[in-house]
Formats: sequence, structure tokens, C-alpha cells
Amino acid sequence: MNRDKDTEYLSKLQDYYADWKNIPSYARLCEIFGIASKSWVKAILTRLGDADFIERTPDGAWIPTRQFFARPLAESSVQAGMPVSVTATQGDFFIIDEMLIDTPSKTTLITVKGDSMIDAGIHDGDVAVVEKRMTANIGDIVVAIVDDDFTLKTLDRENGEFILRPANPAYPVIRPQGTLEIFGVLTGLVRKYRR
Amino acid sequence: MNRDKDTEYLSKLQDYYADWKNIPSYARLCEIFGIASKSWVKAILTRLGDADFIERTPDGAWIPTRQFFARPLAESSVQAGMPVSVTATQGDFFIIDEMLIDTPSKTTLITVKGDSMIDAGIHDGDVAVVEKRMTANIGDIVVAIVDDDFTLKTLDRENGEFILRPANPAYPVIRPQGTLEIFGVLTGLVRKYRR
DNA sequence: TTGACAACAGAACGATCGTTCTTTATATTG
DNA sequence: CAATATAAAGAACGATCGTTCTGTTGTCAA
Repeated sequence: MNRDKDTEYLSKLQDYYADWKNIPSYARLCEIFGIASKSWVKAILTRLGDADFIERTPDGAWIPTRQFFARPLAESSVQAGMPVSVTATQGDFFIIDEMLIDTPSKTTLITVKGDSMIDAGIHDGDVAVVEKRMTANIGDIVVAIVDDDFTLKTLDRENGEFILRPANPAYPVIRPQGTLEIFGVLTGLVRKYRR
Repeated sequence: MNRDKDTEYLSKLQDYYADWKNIPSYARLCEIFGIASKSWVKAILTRLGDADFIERTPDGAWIPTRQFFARPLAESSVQAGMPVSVTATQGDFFIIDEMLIDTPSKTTLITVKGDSMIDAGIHDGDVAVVEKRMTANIGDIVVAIVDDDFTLKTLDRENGEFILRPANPAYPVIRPQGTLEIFGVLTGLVRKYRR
């Protein structure tokens, strides 16, 4: 897929898909792409298919591939001056989910409540990506179960005992009596800004 | 949706969708459901729609809703009282992408350098999800182009002039001479913890 | 200036789609 | 036993679908 326009068509398709999770009919794609012939739409989709952005189900329906969801990653040190083509900075494309989630079956998302970890850059309302497991290392940020409730704290050790240390001086260190039950380890963080 | 069979049909549909990310035609669903009449397939899908497992695009195509991916969080090894926070989504694919990216074509990921926004919970190495556009509102965190370099700051106004305010007292407020070039607006943030 | 190619437009067609309507079999309930 | 609900089957139909084939531009290099 080297045609310039195809990149533009792909973008429009991606935007539609983000809204509707579905690749519509050729007729509808005519409107979306702003062209008038179904045959040309087919040519475009075929090329996008050859470039492995989309593929067909056994029933002939078009569906997106992994590549379809890949996003360009730029370093902030990139020189500006190129207005549109920052996308064109070659190389790094990646998928956010795959970056954050290594083992989907063991991973769960938990919305953070409160500001007890604010000094670690974890705010109220952030979504924590947590890998469920029972063991953790000192220094890990863990989701522990204290008083039948989830709490997100840094795991530390004091006088041979495990403690949970908040990242906010306004909160007390938690020193669990007896065993400390660990739900999982923080492996990622996601935040969405209001728009 | 209280019919027993519908639950069974739903799981067959979920299985197909897991494979192909697409809800096929009524004719194909006849085979999948193991029935012979399209009208009955329609009745089933209509009921699944009423129960909010699927919905229709403006084009009439069926697409899954959030409910469609919901999983009973039974296998949670914990008997915790009320883990309000566990988002039971655990859908099959790309939930984080979907959460953070509304318009893929205008969205770019930029790795954050430095700690000038640390008080806003944005750390060095975090990945900023940026929606490319030229205008922003006061209070938005924007990616601006200053001296041919990207910089992430809060947009503010001072004496009628736009300024870029860092979230770290160790850094100076940037008062651009002349025009301020905005690259995009921060819509999300992603962080990965070393493991 | 010509000819190749890219980028569409448009018509034509049979297959398939979703929809509606009618009919049938089995199970449940009063 | 009759009435009703559930769970389909099946036909019929017009709309829409994807596909193929043929034209029409505009561009650019030879």
C-alpha cells in the first residue's frame, strides 16, 4: 500500500470503526471516503487488505487486523516543523493494550479511588492495570486486600514485617496484623482526560 | 431476555464474534445457532438487542455493546466485600485503546521527557495520548511547539496572552513571543511499570 | 503527442440480505 | 381438555450487496 490516498482512506475507516466497531457496506464507504463508485471502494479495501490492515472472514466480511489498531509513537525530542507528517516519522507503531497487558487472563482493570498514591503520580479516577498474582517484590506497587477492600500501595518491609506504604504523607502506613493478602501487582496505569 | 435458549444463542454468538470480530448475516447465524429459519434468528437478535447485548449502527448492522463482553467475575479468588472498583469489562480486545482513542486518525502517542508536569501526575517516560488539533481551551494540557521542540504544558492566559504553565515549581512559565503553535491536546496518559 | 497509469465514475447483474407474513410442532398451564 | 406461549419452519419479496466490466478523466514521463 504505497498510494498516498490510501493512508487517508484508512484513517477515515479507522475513525468510522472507532465509532461503530464495524466495517460498513461499499455503498456506505462511498460516503465515508467521499467517492462515488463502489468499484473503487473495493479496489481500496483490497489494497488495505494486501497491506494487512484488514482481512476477510470466511463469510467474506471485512474485519480489522491487529495492524489496524496500531498507533504511531513519537519521541518528544522529534524536530517540529513538519506539520502533518509527524505520523510519517517511521518506525514505532504499537498497540496500547499489548503494551500494557502481557497476560490478558491474569490482568484486570481497577479504577483508583482516593489520592493516597498521588506522589507516585496515581490520581483518583485513574485506571490501574493489575496483574493478578499472590506474590510481589519489595518496592512493587500492589493491590492488597485490607479489611475486605482493595487498596493500592507500595509494598515495603519494616522490621521483617510487610507494610503498605502510601505515596501521600497525609495517609498512614498500613501495618497488617498477621498475613498480608495480595491481590495483584500494578503493571500499568491509564488516565483519560475529560474533553 | 429471560428465555433459556437465548443465553445459549448468546454464547454461540459470542464465540463466533471472538473468532471473527463481526456479527454475520442471518443466514450464517442459522448455521451457527443450529436452526433453519432466518425469521427466528431475527427474533433472537431482536431480543438480544432489547436486553442490550447488541445494538444497531445507523446503517442497520448489528454490533456488540459493552454488556456483550461482560463476564461474571466469579472466578475471583477473593471473597472481598464489595469490590466496587473492578470493571468487569475484561472484554476480548483492545479495551484500553477504545477507552482512550476516539478519533484514531487524529491521535498520536508521544513519550514524555522530563518532569516538568510531575505535579499533574505526568512522569518522565509516560506515554501521552494526544489528539492533534490547533485550538485548545484554557486549562487544557497541550502539546505546544516551542523552539522546534514539543513541550507538554497547561495552557493558561495571563494579561490577555497565552502562556504555558508547567506543573513543577522548578520550571519557569513559558511566555511565547508572538504566536503560540499548538500541536494537540492531551486526552489520555499511559504508564508502564517495569516488571 | 502520445501513451501509460492512477484515480475514479457508472452501469449492469445475480446473489444475498433483512423483513414480513403464514404455518406448525411441542410444552406449559389453568 | 382447551387455551396459550414458546420455538421454530418456510415462503415470498423488494432492497441492497459485492462483483465485474467498461468508460472517463487528469497527470506525467518519454
